[in-house]
Amino acid sequence: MRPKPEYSPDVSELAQIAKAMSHPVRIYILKKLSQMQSCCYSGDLVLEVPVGRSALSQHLKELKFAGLIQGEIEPPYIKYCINRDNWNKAQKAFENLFDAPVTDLNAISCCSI
Amino acid sequence: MRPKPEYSPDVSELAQIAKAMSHPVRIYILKKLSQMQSCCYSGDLVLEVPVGRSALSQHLKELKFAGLIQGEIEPPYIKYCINRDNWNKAQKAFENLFDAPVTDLNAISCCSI
DNA sequence: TTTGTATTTCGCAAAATAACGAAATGTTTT
DNA sequence: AAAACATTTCGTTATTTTGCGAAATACAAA
Repeated sequence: MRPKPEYSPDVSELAQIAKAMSHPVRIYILKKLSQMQSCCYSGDLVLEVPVGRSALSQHLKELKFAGLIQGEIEPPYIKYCINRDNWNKAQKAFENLFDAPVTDLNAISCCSI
Repeated sequence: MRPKPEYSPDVSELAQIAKAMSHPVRIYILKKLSQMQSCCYSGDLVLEVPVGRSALSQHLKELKFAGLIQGEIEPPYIKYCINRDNWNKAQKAFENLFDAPVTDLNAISCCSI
């Protein structure tokens, strides 16, 4: 049996966020919502995106599940907004990946050159 | 037939990058490689990750296809490194999403409150 | 040339994702 | 209460993803 290392929490978390962002419809939604002070209705979104209402609903559900957006009932509509707290956390998670300081310490044990 | 809007290139691009990053093994690899000046062997990586060699190879292939890493033959090994050019582009793409200025212009036509 | 080492590709099975239309839910208006 | 509207859930189908072990490939050493 292979050792089976586990993923560290930050690795899993970032992968999960990336997964939520891994579809053009969902990126479109995030882009749109993040650029607006206020929020957006599913019925408006469906006109701008090449999927039907039920598929759009699924995408919204996924984004909600990932914590990146939140929906509030505003009869007779449902209003979707960026979840700013988690949005900022997601931003930091990516920054942490991309801005990580380059260290050569591990290179000794694992790398060539 | 519904109008079928297309995705703008930047939306598709970002979704594709996110997709390449949507698995913990691939995040692990990117994290590791990005923190090292030099590179890493598949054979070293396989010890740190809970998948077999063939699955790891697939993940590396996906990251390579997405342009985030590159492999160079260094007999008898293959050495993987971050593709710094595309890595920086990916970083900018995320920054562009997360740092987008909030504008209320569209809000008038699409939003409540 | 044969053997050994490192890695990838192939063939397959299981699971997850994506999309659709129909039906269901919940709310408001008539 | 019934009709209308916005949205979600359900049931289904097609496609993609993930992972494995076995086989193939590529190269170096013996």
